[in-house]
Amino acid sequence: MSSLKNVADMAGVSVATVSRVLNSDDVVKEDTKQKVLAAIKKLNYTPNRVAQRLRSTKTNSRIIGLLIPDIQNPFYVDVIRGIEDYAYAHNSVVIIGNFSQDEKKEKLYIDILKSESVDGFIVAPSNEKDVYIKALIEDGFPIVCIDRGMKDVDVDLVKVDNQQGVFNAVQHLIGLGHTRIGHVTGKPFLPTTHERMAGYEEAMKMYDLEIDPEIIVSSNSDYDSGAEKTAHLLELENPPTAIFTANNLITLGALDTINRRGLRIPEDIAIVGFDDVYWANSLNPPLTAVRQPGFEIGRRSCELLIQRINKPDRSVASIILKTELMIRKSCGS
Amino acid sequence: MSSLKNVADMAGVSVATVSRVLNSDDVVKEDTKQKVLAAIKKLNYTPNRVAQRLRSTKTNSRIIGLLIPDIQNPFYVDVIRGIEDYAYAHNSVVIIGNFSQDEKKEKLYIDILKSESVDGFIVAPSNEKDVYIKALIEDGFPIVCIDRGMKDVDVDLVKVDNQQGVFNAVQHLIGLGHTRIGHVTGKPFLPTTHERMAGYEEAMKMYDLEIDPEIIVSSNSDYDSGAEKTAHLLELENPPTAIFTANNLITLGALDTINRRGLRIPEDIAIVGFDDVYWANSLNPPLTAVRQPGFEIGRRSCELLIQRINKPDRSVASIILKTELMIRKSCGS
DNA sequence: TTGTCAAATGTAAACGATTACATTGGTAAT
DNA sequence: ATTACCAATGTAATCGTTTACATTTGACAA
Repeated sequence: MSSLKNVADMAGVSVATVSRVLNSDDVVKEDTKQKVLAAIKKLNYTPNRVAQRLRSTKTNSRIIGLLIPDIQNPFYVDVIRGIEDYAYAHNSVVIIGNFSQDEKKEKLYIDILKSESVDGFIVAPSNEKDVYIKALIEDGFPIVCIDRGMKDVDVDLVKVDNQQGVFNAVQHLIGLGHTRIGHVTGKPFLPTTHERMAGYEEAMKMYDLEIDPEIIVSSNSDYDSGAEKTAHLLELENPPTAIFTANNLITLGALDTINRRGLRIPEDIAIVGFDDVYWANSLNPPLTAVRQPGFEIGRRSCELLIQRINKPDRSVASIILKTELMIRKSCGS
Repeated sequence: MSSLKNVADMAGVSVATVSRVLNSDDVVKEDTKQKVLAAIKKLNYTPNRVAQRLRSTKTNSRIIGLLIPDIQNPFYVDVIRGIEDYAYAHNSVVIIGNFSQDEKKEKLYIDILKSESVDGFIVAPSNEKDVYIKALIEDGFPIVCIDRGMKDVDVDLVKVDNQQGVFNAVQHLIGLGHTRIGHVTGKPFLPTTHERMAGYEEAMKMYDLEIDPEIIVSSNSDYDSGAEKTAHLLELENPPTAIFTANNLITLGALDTINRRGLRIPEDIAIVGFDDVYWANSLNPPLTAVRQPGFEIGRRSCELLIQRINKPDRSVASIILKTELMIRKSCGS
């Protein structure tokens, strides 16, 4: 790989001049500029980003660190695509650290990304007082949180109106005549879990329906526990006629359980899930779900981050996006 | 962030000594070593990876470049997880370039990753004579291909026995009494498409069944074209009684079409797909599918790559993993 | 005492870029 | 002719490491 020096030698100028041409510093005379450009082309030169980064903290590294709790979750895949799309359009690269809900791994990735001099981080904190993220913020790194915010810390945030989304879903169920509606919640300590719970309660209260703790079960936010908790609901003496599942993995687990038992959807049991997936139409029956605009969340968070990188002291922003209830067939019609 | 110099000053030694302690060069006297370690701890020092990388091409950067055609495809998500898992266990980080089948984007990512001095690449080439990848190989970069190999170039490869996998699936269908079996293939120029086609033909021939070109339709390997081509098959005068779909996106599209038309699976139409997905059990009926061990493919490819990085001239290896037919309910029983 | 050797540590160049500052050469004003 | 100034380019320090080579120190033998 050729270096600045090689180009400079070939063009018969100094490295400074070559650098100036590259950074389109217009003090360079037109014909030297042409000589340099010719040399660059001939040598097939591309700047070494590692050296660029080492040189100055003033110049951006054009690298964005991304900390994702679970890359297997299709919601995050959408988010990643959105981030990557925006980053690509702004000449930046994304390094993904998938920490699989593992705090040790999260910490390691933070350290690595820091020492790679990333310009900033996009993070879905593993809980609202995540100490590592907090430290990062206090150290002054540009940070944008997605999906969930942080307690006691001001930080840019892009998320969805969870409460409203769940409210709509439960209201839809109620409109279809359901009165006994189960809820498989996510992990207890996640802010999203509380917000979604609030949406559920809001809808139930508004229509004067009983909120029966027996049919509100808390899961571990994953497939297996979604399957298990749904089984629990179905085995109750007085089971719900409809279930709201608080994320896509839980929903999938629930569907597995329902199918295994040969129950018909929606006749025997209706279901609405949080998180839409692009293959919701391929399910039988097609799944009614609360759509989070994952791609959009990704794009906006990346936009926010790049803004902050360029202007570290702009005031903190929160972007709350709307969900959309995708009505298909799993609740009846 | 503190630097080597800071540590050296605090410990009252030179930077070289600190560096030696860090790289566990055992010439350092025990008590100076302790002093240095204490200073490192006190300053919360971590080495700057950018500087480390710049310094020497001899030392590894511990960064692996990953070029993925489509991060939305769950198969690749599994592969990524496998790669990341192995890399993490070997102190390496993965930079993912998701080029979305876009050659321009692919090229850009290659350039960026090169200039980030990655140690090597794991790639699913966009076609078997992908010129950029070829150039990379000829430049002597450590490279491992996944899913598909390269024409006329020797390169490490981890893939699956596609022909065998499809053979098993089609044989299964035949065993269930199907004789008119449709095939929605992937993109024409992909090696996997040809291998899967060969498996189909092998099975049909072995059981003396007619290979009717009318029911072999070639898709664009994605959801929409899977849906569309399946519709085409179903509308034929003499439609197939079973369909083999050549990857998970095609399968999903096919299911969408089938459900939309109110056809029952497997009574009206049977289906087996290539690529299993973790939620195949949540489908109704649960999907029979050819399982590729994506995670394993990821792990093995990363292993191969790290081997090659450490020993650039070891001979070229091909790892062909077995598929597994996951028999569920979508073909009848 | 002096010389030799090995162990421990230090010095400084290098990696490839950016950039403040210095230098050069030319033009125009006095 | 001298001065001043500007435009164009060059020089060299710098970022944080690694590492070849140099230096220091102390022990031991002659």
